Amino acid sequence: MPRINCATATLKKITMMTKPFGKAGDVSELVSSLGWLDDDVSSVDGEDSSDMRGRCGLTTDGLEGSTELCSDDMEEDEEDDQEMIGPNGEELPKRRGPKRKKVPKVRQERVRVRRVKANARERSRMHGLNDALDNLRRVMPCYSKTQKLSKIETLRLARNYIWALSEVLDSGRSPESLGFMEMLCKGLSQPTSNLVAGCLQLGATPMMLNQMEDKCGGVPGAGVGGPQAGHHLSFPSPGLPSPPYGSLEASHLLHVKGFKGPSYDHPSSGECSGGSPPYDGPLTPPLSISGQFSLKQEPSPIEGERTYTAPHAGHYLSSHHYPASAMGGLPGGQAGHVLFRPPRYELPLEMAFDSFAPSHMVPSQMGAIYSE
DNA sequence: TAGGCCATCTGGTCCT
DNA sequence: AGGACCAGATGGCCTA
Repeated sequence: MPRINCATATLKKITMMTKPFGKAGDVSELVSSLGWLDDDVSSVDGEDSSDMRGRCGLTTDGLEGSTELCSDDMEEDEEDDQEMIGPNGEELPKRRGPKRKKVPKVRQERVRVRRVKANARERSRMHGLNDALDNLRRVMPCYSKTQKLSKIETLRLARNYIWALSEVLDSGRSPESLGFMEMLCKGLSQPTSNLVAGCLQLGATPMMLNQMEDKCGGVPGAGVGGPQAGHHLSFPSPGLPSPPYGSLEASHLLHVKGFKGPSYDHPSSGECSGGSPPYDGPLTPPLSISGQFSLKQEPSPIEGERTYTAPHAGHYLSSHHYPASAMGGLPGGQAGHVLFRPPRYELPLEMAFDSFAPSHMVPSQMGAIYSE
């Protein structure tokens, strides 16, 4: 047992030493290159590998491989042939049950190599997942490099965004309405709700809108207005955090073109939901794709990504490049335009969703509704 | 210091 | 046998 303590201490040292340079993978390489560690660790009989990992405070492929060795026949078989000695020197009964099969070293090595490779694949898989999530973040109505949305909040916001856009298209409701904001914020945590609210307001600056018009050929002056016109930062809601937080880049503002700036004269502005309601259930309404897609593929500045252009000025989804990865790959359609048509709900939204908080409702009450 | 978020390792399951 | 996917466990980092 002293030996494992020694190994544990050494591993912790390695962790400290290598911390500035990388993560566990780097440590594992170091450990593997050292080589001697396997011997130390494998001397412990019957150690569960996860226990060992926890106690060492380190996860390394090298160590993992070594623990497999220790749980196999390395020492166990020797003990089968001799009397077990307890901590006080007394004789312990022989281990019962079937004898463990001897595993040849070649196979142990193969298992270890397989595990190392599997770990690498898993890492890479998760990186791919995170990349996709980053792509999703970039097409969200608020994208901030400084305040990145968490994974779960990204997914929630994406769901809400699709839902809100769908509602805008289907009902003709204005995206500048408070309802649009509430849709976006439904089920989000308070910080994320504030972020979204702040982003939408930031986006209403003339500068932003000019950029937007340049990009999409919109009508000059259209969409500019509201109390924030001419101001870059103005946060009417006391609930909003201080900058810096999410900024709405012009490209993202395009998602809500027609959003004429804050018309949030409502007390609940920027506080769409109170707290972080456990709103994680399945989408309330069943979704059905209406199938009204038409798309034009253009060369994208981003390699490997298709771009999609929305049809006409004044459309809420004005011309903008949507990375295909974030769109999930739209089915083909007519040449010339892309109408990004979000899924349509089979039920009227008013019926399908538990109704939004009435305009007179205070945020805390809204939070109560959303948490249902 | 507790809690949230995250990266990583790991073993299990399913599929090819 | 090996790869993909998944969920649980663990520890690190950050923030309120």
